[in-house]
Amino acid sequence: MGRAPCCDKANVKKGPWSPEEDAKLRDYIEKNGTAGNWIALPQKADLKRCGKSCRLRWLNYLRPNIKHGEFSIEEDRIICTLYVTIGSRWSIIAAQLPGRTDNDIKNYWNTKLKKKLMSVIPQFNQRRAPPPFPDSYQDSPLSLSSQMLPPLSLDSNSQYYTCSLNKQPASQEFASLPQYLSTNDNNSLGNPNNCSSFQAPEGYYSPLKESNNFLSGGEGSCSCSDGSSGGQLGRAGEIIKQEDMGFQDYSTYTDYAYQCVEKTNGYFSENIAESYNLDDVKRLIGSTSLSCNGSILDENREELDLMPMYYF
DNA sequence: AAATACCACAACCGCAGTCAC
DNA sequence: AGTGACTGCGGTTGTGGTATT
Repeated sequence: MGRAPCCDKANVKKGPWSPEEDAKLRDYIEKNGTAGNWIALPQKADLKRCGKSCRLRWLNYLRPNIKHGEFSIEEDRIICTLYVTIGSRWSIIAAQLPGRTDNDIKNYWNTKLKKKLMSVIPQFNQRRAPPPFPDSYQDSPLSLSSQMLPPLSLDSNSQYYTCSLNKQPASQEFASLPQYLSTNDNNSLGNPNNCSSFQAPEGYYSPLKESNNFLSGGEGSCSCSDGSSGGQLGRAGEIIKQEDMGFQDYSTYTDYAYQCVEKTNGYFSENIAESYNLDDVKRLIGSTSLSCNGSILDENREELDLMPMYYF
């Protein structure tokens, strides 16, 4: 019954790969391919490694056209956009970034990008559930999330990421967002102190989970015990005051939207993300672009309201 | 100069879905 | 149809290099 055993775990080497092992694996695959059988490959290639380990090494490091090094601003934008929308589906995100592996992106997110975003998440202490979401969303997770989670974009002088939102609701669904998720008319691209903002009503904080759940993988709250909301963890635990950030309202919206999506479908990462297909993802990351004056254009090439978001 | 802390990246682990027997 | 290996994925841990004390 079943197949032959995977590998002799007692006789496989673990830990970092040596240059010799890399060379063996590369040579073997270049000459013979994987034949769709990673388990048998180590023996054929004279490697004392588990097939799983060989596969990982090839896919994440040895495979041709792998791109190492700094991520571009555009790559940041795509990662942020997709993460906010589909969660930690690294393989899907990697599919949109040629040359990048899911492991690469995951590491980049966990070690760098997440921290950048963490530095602008305000902490709130009063946390109540947001108003109930319209029933009409229940059946349409994709349209909901696409409408509600605006793609991130880079401002004209590349200093901060921005999040865009149509002045006029793009759809009936959007129009029925809670009223306090609205923009004002004083937004000014590139000026974090003079931006449109989303104001939560008194006593409300948008997330249902902790505010940093979105950015920290659900590791829990770090709210201030003294009831203040003035501090947040930055690099190496440094406390960054909101007033030092120059703005403070974006994440309220982001988290609200994120949580609304999550609530609407029960479990964001397990339900919504699965409803995406490749076209959805492409549409999502391609749904905004920069106009000649640096404004963000939507799919219909109409200028969108902007507000500063991530200020690095 | 040594010890410690921090960081980035590579690699491993465990799970779930798929597939071969 | 049932069993168990295989594959792919995401989360976590390990490791080596660098910075700081």
